[in-house]
Amino acid sequence: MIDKSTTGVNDTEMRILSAAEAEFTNKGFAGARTTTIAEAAGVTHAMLHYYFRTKEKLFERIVSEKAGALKEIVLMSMQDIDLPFEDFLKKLISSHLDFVSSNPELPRLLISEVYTNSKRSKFFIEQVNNMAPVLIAGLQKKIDEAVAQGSCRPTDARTLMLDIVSLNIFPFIVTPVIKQAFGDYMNDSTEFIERRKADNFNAVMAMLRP
Amino acid sequence: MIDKSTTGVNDTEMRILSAAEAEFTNKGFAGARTTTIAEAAGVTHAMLHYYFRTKEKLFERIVSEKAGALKEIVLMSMQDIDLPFEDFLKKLISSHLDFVSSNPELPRLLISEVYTNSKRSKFFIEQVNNMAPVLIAGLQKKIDEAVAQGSCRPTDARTLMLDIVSLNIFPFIVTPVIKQAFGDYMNDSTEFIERRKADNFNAVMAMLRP
DNA sequence: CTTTGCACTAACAAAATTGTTAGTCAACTT
DNA sequence: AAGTTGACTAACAATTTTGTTAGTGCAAAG
Repeated sequence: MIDKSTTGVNDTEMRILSAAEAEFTNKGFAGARTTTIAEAAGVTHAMLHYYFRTKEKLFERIVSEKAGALKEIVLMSMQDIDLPFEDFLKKLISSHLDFVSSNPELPRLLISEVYTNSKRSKFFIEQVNNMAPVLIAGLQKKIDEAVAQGSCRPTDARTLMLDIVSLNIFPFIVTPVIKQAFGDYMNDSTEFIERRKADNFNAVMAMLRP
Repeated sequence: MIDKSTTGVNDTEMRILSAAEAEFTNKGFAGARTTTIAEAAGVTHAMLHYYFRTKEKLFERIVSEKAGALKEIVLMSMQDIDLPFEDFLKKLISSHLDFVSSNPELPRLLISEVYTNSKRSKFFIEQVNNMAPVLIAGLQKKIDEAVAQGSCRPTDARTLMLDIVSLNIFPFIVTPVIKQAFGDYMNDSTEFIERRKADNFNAVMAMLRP
């Protein structure tokens, strides 16, 4: 995510950033403590302010980095837009689920923060607002083509997108609840992710069947 | 939710409770301020401590009330267990979605708090742990019967439940994002809820089709 | 009429938390 | 060698926030 060699970010700054990411994702903005972040990073509390001025700026920095990563994977997906509809959907679901599973706490963090103070998450919101129309337009075009061929039931692309995102993200949001309530259902996480990819793809295809 | 006439809770206590519910759901436990709650309730800050001792106890009180409400609707649903599978699912999805839509901020609150400090949400976790096995066992039995009749594809009840809950809850978790990114998709909220009920039921039936 | 108990207030105490500042130290420049 | 710069520290200041406490007023009980 953060790469020293290319960004000129030094070691101290790096360590603060990763400690901050962990602290913010674990406790949210309000619950996070700058002193705890500094401790975890193994630097003085003053260093955090020296590099990032305020807690808020530090938070924004992390949100903006994550937003960039999300944008990247969505743009990548759009490159496959000319594949057959099924293949496109399969890739879309799979790469989105990969992103979510490698940032499993990110949705939870953003969900909390977007509600309590959307200014703090503005970089993420901007990113979503930029991408959503493009994605939806592309998706709707593919759907309409498939409908014309009689291979798909008429569907609002926004509903399809909401369904995909719901099925992909929600399990990671409630992982601890699942682990407690569902026994061994999520024990092997890589196996769970692959199973979920297949399940969600099949689910989506079933929904779209005419 | 909180009923003065039956619980013996007086007016001041009531007002603190509803102000607290709003404050906690808006800002989370860490972000909520007892002074703000007291102000919103129109009582002195000391009254809050007089009635609830600590911020934590006040929070637990609210979580426990919500957990009770959830338990109630799940138990209600289990009364329909002997209906035909399709009808049972339709009722289950519909009543769960009704509960979620009338407590739209609850999932977000619990999601944040269960992660940051599960002790604080213990009443809710207990409730889920009590209900889940019963619900899953009942659901699995219905599925297996339908499979035996050839009217359903073999399915893990936990997956079905996760799918239903994902499709029902997620849109409420990300409502502000949808409103921004999806234009008028959620403008009329009662219409959205009914549409979503039908969509999710159809989606689930499509997934289960052999 | 006095006492007891309850809801309540104002003021305060204690702790936590963010942010600042003056100054140190080492490396590099001129 | 002197000066400059940037990373860094220790101490502190300011504010916020939770929680306590001593005491007031009122209503019902004895």
